[in-house]
Amino acid sequence: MARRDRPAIGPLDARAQAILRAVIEEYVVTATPVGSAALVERYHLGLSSATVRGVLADLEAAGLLTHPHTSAGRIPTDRGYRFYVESLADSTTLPAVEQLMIRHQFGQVQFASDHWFRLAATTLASMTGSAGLATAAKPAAVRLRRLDLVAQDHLASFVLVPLEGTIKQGQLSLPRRVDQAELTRVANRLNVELAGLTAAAIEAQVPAYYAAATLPGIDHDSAQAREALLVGRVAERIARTMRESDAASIEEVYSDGLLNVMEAPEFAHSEKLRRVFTALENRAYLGDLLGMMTGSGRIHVFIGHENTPAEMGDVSLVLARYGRPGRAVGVVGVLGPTRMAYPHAIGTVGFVSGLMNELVDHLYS
Amino acid sequence: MARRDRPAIGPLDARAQAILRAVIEEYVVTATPVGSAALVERYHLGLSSATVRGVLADLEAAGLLTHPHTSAGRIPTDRGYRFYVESLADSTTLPAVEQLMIRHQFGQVQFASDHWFRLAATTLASMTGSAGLATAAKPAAVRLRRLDLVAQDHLASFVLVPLEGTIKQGQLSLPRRVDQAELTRVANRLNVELAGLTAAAIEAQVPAYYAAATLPGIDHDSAQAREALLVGRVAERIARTMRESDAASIEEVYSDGLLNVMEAPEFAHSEKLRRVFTALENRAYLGDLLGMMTGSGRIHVFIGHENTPAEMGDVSLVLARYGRPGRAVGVVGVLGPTRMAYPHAIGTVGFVSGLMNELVDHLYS
DNA sequence: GTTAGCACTCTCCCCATTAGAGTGCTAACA
DNA sequence: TGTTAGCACTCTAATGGGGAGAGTGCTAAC
Repeated sequence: MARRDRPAIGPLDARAQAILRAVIEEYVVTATPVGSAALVERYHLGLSSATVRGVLADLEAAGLLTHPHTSAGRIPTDRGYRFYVESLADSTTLPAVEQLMIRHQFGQVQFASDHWFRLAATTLASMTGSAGLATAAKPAAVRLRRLDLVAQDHLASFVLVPLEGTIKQGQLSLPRRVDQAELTRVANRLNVELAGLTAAAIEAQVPAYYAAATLPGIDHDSAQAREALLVGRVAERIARTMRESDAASIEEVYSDGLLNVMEAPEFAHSEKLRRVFTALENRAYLGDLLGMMTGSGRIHVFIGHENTPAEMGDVSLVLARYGRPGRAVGVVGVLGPTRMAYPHAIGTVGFVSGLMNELVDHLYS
Repeated sequence: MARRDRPAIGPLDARAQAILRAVIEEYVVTATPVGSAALVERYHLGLSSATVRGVLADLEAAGLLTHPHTSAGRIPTDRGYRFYVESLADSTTLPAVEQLMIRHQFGQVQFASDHWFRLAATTLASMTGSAGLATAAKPAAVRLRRLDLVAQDHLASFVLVPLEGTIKQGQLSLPRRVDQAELTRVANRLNVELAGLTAAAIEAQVPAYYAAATLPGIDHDSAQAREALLVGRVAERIARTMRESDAASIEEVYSDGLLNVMEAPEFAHSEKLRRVFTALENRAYLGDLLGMMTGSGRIHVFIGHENTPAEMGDVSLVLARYGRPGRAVGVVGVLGPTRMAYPHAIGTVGFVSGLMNELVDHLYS
């Protein structure tokens, strides 16, 4: 019974670690509970199955493995995977061949378009066989590059091209019917006066525009006053749009390869997975995670029930932040069953996030 | 045996039609083969099950129903659904309540953004319980509204805002390193000279720009000549981008509610569905269908194996074109199992496509 | 500390049986 | 002549009872 006296959590001896690693790596491949016989057969442990059984019992007592039922082999617990990821996983640098493949794929697409983010999701999906996730790099504070206005009766639709990040479109209601010529004048003026400014800086300008429309010495019905009012209204509206964009931590989540995950045997009769998908559509969740993630290089692994929403209890996330804090950040990563090839996923995510860093540096330099 | 002598295809008497309709509507709800007893019980046919059995045998001989096996009830064939859709289906105008719900949803979102198309897909999905599909309205010939250029060494990234349709971004390589001030000059000039023009019209201008750079009397190294060359290069590139956009029949397919379809019992153990999804990602397919569809008001129904790709043999599409031919057209519709509530799907697609027509009229007026 | 041996437990698969659903046919009926 | 009741027949789906097999935990010997 000496074995059972070992502390539930604590330093595992090298042999136990080797066996834990073997169980996990076997289970990741076969998706069926791993027995002692299979281990001695496929991994040259230099031990008999009886000895291995003893160690397996220890690992189970330590909470790193479980038993679906008495006469089945062991499967890793979330804690088992956690231990594996933190201290047992092999080198997580991606083989050169795969690096090349990814670089090649990225080379095919043009810079400076949101295709990058879709491509990142697609690449991650195809390389890992799990679902790939990516968000666009969202700038910390949007700066205006150009504004374009089109008249529509007493409405105007606007296109707002920021210096970085994604284009915004919208509408604003005008205080009166305005023709295109006047709107173009307004847009030109604002393009000159507000270029490169952030939401806050534009907001600071707004009172001045309104003041110009209501100066004591000015006829409020004059064309000049009316146009000043219009300028103020437009400036206010685009500042609001930019402010809203700044407030959101994530603009859009691209995903690809959800079907890969669907195919995994543990989700064959998938009730659970549906809820995972809907949880994923909630951008707030990834946004929260983004807040928790530190360091551009670090890979964050969230295993099974470590994910706070219960729906995510059967899947793991391997995520990395990319970009420059304070400038623009986004998330890339993969989602898969907890039974996931973590080292490879970590390597792939790390490499792709590195590429995304390069991209951001390039675009925001 | 008199019954068997009836022509395989031909005018069905009213009773046979009523029974066919009953079988289909029952099967759509229950998803299990329909027997004669169930029919006399739930539909007041004023007949005995034995008589109904006779009629069912006729309908099967006519190819409108099948038999999974001897002792099971009947299920409709693709031809049965086709007959139903064409001559038996109840009124396909959407109930006022549902019309209101849809209008309400559409009222929530801003005009003039691509949210409309996503919204159409989402609405169709939620209203029909199938998957919703929508493509953006693609203009027949893009016209330039505004061009924006940003320098990046010897590259420039451009944003091309068309008068209608979706914004395009891209990059072009420059013949030399160009600073932002010069690029802005170029953009301003092109914005003045090319505003409102189509790809063809812009292409027509390009030779003139190049000619200006190589006029006999001009110093080829002069700033003026070099800038004219640049103008030509940029004009050429944006014309190409617009031309490519014109050539594509569909720019992007939004879909929503694919999970709805996944949940249908016929796809519980879904090998097939995966292939459907991948087939759907191929935009060319919807593009081909778009070409086949005529008339803005008409709803097109493609049932099971009527779809040319074999993968689509187990699903049906209910699609409508919307927009103005020659100006801008797109597709909306739903995808679901062949066992689909066709009248309701047709009504919903019809109503939504009507709304999309209004939208296009509004935007392109 | 390790190993061989062994009893034990549990799942999974196969098989036979059965209940039930639904048909097709026939003979009687209106 | 069309309709109906009755009935034999067929096939599926569900049920339950064995093995067979996998894998464990324990013990005694090395």
